[in-house]
Amino acid sequence: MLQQILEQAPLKRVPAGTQIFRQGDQCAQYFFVLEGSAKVFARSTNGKEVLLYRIEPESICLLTASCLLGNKAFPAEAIAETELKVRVINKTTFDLLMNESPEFRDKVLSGFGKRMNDLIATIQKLALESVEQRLVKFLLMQPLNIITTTHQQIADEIGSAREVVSRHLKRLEEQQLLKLGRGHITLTERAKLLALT
Amino acid sequence: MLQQILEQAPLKRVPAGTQIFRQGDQCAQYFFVLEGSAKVFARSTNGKEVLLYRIEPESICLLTASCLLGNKAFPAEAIAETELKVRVINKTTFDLLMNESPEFRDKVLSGFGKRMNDLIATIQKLALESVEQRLVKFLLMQPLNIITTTHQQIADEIGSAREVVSRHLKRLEEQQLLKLGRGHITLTERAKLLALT
DNA sequence: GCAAGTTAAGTGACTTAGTCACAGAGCGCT
DNA sequence: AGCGCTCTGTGACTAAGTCACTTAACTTGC
Repeated sequence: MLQQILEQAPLKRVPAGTQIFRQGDQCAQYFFVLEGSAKVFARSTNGKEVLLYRIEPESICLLTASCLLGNKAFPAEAIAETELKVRVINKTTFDLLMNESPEFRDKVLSGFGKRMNDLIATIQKLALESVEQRLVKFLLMQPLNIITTTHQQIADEIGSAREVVSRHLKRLEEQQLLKLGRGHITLTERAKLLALT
Repeated sequence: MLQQILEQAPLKRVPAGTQIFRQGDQCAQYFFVLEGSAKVFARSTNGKEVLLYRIEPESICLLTASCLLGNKAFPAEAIAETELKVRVINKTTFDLLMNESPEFRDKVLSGFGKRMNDLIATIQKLALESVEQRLVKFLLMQPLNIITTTHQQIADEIGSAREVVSRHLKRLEEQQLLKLGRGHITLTERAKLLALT
């Protein structure tokens, strides 16, 4: 049944870069992400932003769910990072599914659990780890040794500032742990980097 | 039905100061808090801790729920701040309630929503607000103008260090916005403090 | 093919926060 | 009064973030 209803729900494509939610928005529908990824972040009054978590495929947007359930405004912003394929589910259908499908219920609840863990992990990283540790972990998370990204993107990702990331990277380069280039970083000594975390 | 089952669940008293969960614990039951409050926090390897949120009465411990649902280890620590009165609910009962009681389901889901909002608020505070702002907000949140607390307690609460709090407080005292004493702070100019946030 | 514009990265000077190691101060107790 | 405990103050240092600006590297548009 879950499958059937989901397949009937309207399919929508969202182009990359679309702002899906703004702080304070009221949510009208639930989204079930089939493909693509979106990032959810908070922004301060002076424009600084902090990444809260990502929405990955096969997960319903829980923040939407929570804000609809509690009739609260969306407490953050969301932007599509790649093109998204989503099923749009209205409140009636959502309530129906919650009441009738234990499978859907499990999905929603485990999704909530995952989000909570993500958020807690984010807090732990921000509050308890040094920038260098976060930076090195980010680098080691990348599958390839040649990483195509800018310092600004890394800074956004790990919750720091571009200049700070640049300086740390330069220090790592001086220690011969990696090589820097415009728009890319080459890891040469993953093992030694790992020792820094 | 919700009411009846809850009333049948064993009642347990937990003395103040009890460590309810340790990082990595497996949870075996759900707790429904009737009275008291507990704080949930994360701890780094070097002992530094950061407050995630509080569990208040009438809310089920969602982190317990999420870790049981996903069969994951508890990602943080929890300590009873005051004596707690809790109903202990085992997994079978929890599943039954989730399946049969829309009321219970709503409670759990809105609880999840609230927690998510708490966590997001925590992240925003940590990442986007200065210590002074957090400190002043904390002071203004207190109902009485004479606040009985130590600098260490404030630091723990707002996620900073004792010395930093002491220095900020001294500066505020120099600006005649409050008076300091051993173990207590007297607010004399709430309006002016408000202007600093 | 090269000059102009754009984006990425580097840098110095400064502020804010956090850490460490103590030195005092206030208070309760005998 | 003297002792010991906890709370607070302080200087010196390091880490991180901010600001303003420079330099370097790609891009594109004749």
